Amino acid sequence: MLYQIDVMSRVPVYEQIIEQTRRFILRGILEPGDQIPSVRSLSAELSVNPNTIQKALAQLERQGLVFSVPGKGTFVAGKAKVILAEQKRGELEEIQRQLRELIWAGISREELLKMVNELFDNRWSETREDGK
Amino acid sequence: MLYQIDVMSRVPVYEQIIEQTRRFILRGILEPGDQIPSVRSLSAELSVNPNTIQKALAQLERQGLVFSVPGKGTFVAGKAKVILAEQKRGELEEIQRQLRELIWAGISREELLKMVNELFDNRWSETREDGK
DNA sequence: TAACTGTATTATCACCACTAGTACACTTTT
DNA sequence: AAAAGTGTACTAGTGGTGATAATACAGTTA
Repeated sequence: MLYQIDVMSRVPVYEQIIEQTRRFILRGILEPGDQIPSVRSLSAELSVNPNTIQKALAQLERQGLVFSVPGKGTFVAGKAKVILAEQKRGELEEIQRQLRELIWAGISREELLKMVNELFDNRWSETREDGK
Repeated sequence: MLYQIDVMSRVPVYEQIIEQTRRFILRGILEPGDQIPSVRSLSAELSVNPNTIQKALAQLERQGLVFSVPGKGTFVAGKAKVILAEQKRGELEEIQRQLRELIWAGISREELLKMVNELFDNRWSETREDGK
């Protein structure tokens, strides 16, 4: 199963769906034109109410990341990747804010630069969420 | 007034108080031993219910950042800065996650490294929240 | 026709941030 | 001693919202 939600999380289920979909598109796991799992199938496999799924998809459509065709399904939009890249750029300020805090907390310039470089070098290795 | 809250924000008022207090301590605006504005004064100046203020201070005390003396007031703990630095280190993974997303969005290694260096160089210039 | 798709509606529940009001005990100031 | 300020505790109520439940309608596909 592609999607995975954590019911214990404080972040709303519908936001988790949005977040994961965005990540799938950004990483090319979901390509433009690809069909997103249907409302009912997602609802069943995630044990989540259909309304919750629909809420997430509706929001994704408002952002232009997907488009829905009644009777057919919901698909990844062609400009999805571009839109996502732009949005990430918009989050730059927030990331800078966090890095500033980290600097105030005493991290060294060398350590931070090294971290960034390593992130680039390991760009293609998948992120593992487990602890093993 | 030191503190400032945004009632329109989606982030809870008591979390804003916590967040700002942490920032004040981290940046040395509030030093160990300094007294934090009283529950009632904060309540009055921020137009916020005393319970909301107390909720924030109680949580800060649980984290060991402040300590309260009934009848006297609430003060910044001696080890506050150390605790804060440790906590910030703990947030490293989250920051890395965001930087990874940024890389996936197409930011170049040079641009990111340049940004980090500039953050260090401008470390002492105050952050302005206004748009002027 | 049957089984799938998205979409819409209404009602209900639960949690939580927040407010309101009151009260108690302690410390400092006058 | 009195007053004013401090932290702390308790109960009650309100509003927003995330989530569920149960239907229903319309379009598409096998």
